[in-house]
Amino acid sequence: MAASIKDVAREAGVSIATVSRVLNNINVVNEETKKKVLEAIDKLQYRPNIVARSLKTQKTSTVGMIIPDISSQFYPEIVRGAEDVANIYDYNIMLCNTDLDLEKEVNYLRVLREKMVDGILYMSSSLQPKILEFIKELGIPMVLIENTDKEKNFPSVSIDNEGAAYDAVTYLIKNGNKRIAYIGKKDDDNNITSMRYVGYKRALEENGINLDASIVYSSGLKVEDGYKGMLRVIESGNLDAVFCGSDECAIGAINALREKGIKVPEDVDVMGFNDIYEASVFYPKLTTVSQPMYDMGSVGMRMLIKIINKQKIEEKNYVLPYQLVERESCKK
Amino acid sequence: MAASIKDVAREAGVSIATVSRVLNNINVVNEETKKKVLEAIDKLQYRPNIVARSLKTQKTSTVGMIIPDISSQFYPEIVRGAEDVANIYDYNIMLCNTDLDLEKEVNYLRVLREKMVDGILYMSSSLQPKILEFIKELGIPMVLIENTDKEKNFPSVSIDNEGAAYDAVTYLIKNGNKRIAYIGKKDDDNNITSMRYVGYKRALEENGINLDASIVYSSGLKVEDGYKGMLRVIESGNLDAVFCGSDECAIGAINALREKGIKVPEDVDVMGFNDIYEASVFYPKLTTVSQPMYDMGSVGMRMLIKIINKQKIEEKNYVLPYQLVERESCKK
DNA sequence: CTGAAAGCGCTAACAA
DNA sequence: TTGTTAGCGCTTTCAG
Repeated sequence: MAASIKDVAREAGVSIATVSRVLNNINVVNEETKKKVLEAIDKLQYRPNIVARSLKTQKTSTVGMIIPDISSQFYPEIVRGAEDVANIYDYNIMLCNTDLDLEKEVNYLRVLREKMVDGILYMSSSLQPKILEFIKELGIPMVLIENTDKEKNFPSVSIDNEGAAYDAVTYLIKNGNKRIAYIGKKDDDNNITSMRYVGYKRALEENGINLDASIVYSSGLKVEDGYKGMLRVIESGNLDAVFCGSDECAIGAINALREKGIKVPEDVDVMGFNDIYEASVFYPKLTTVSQPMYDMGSVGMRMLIKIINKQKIEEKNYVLPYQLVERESCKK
Repeated sequence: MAASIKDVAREAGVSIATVSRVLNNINVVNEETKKKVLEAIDKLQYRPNIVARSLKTQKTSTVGMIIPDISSQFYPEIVRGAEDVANIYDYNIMLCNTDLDLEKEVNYLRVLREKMVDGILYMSSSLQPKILEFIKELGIPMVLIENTDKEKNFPSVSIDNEGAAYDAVTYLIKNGNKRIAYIGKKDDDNNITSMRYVGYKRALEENGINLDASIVYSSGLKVEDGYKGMLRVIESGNLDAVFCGSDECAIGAINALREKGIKVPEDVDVMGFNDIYEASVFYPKLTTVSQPMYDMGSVGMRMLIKIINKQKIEEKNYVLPYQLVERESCKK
């Protein structure tokens, strides 16, 4: 067993209270004794046991991150952003993959409480009211990333998905496109990405373009969804452009178009969403709406830590700026 | 404060020991009393405090994962594989991003010990002897993923990088290619990816092809490394194929070739390594060596958990199978 | 400035 | 079958 505070106390010839004091930089411990303690610590290679400390202080300096799937393309960078600021404040991260599965989420939430995490960063494109209720009961500080609850009960950091989609589609229209397809989520009230459809609709409306349901494909957000959706949409005749609910979708869509001998962007413009890593590396490079993933993670974590430490937060619901990044999948 | 074991004991009219027994399914607690306890637990919504338990049992049911960077394309799936099996055995994961920075690694290792993790999954393409030494001193069960220490002191799970590279280059040669460039790491003894260069060399040799240093580019493994390397290598005249140390490299290389009006695979074959997600989605889809990322994570975690629980492991150094996946970036 | 002692919530002898 | 009790390693009053 590693050395404990007792061993250090014995070695230094002081009480454990004194050792604890130097450990925590409390009061003005006499320089002499402090030195003795430090020497003992050094000699014994002592390191405090944080579990014991946590039991006493009721703080673990660890926060849970609940995410749908780390192996998707969207979340790793958020996690990274969060970890980087956690690291600054000496917090650690416990990672929980839920696959958006309610049961898993509840389970993890329970475990996180049992393990006494100080706070939770909760990511879910699809917020179930039940979960929110459950979290509230848990009484653990939490901030939502990527999404916001309708009642704005919880602190959050996200972007304006509706506005971003609106801007993106407006861009497409300004580019001379009229017949613009939509491939992505819609009409799922719990799912934030459905807001992109709302933005799409509004852009069309405000520009006097009639929505044609035959070129709207309601789907998931993966590559194969984009692929399938595109194939389906093509059947409804010629197109000027496609607005996709995600970059993965856009990639799938472009692959489908390519198979059909349709060129991007020469024949049709394709717009993605999120600006995941592939977007800048795919051929053609995706024109897309950039979500500040890293920043969402880092400001989310910063906010959470403030809440944990009962500091005031400047804003409860951060809406981070998005950016339309023009690359190669749309004509300029 | 949430209910503690005391509250439950009081509510059920038994001792805390009894409560603890039903909690841990120990002995044959009388059915009657068990029922009473269970009711009390239910009524008070009691959940055990795992931190307290950990202090007593010296086990936390959490393991640390030390990885270079979760936001790179390689690690998320490993983490996912690890998490999935951790979940089965009721372990949680503490995530640590090190950027391959020695100081950060040491720091995290320390914290992990202070937080009493039961084990560590350590990933690093570049194993520093110092770190290994440090870990040994820590005395925490650890398994290496993606890499192996030369002395085979630590349990590990990886693939045969040299053999895989050999196979890949041999494939290129069988395909009729003679002038085959290499873009990737070489001569870094600590870095496992350097072994790909060794395999490259051997394949050339065994097929009677002279190694031409002017088409070997020693570099990092990122997209821009591949891009730069390709540009450089092209200057040395015509090429039949390029073997890249990573898929990112290959993507960068292909982008460079495309800019020069050189077609892949019509004019030159490009082979990647790893089979990250982009490989199957990029245009052209990458022919590459597939590392079983998810499996490396899951068998690594399974092995670690066995070690933690003092069970025998069948094999100390797992060498998982790789696979050459033929797609579009090489002629067939 | 320092020490004694209580206690965080739990497990595990040991007794009964 | 159940209860009592001694810690796990630390922080934090409260005295001195």
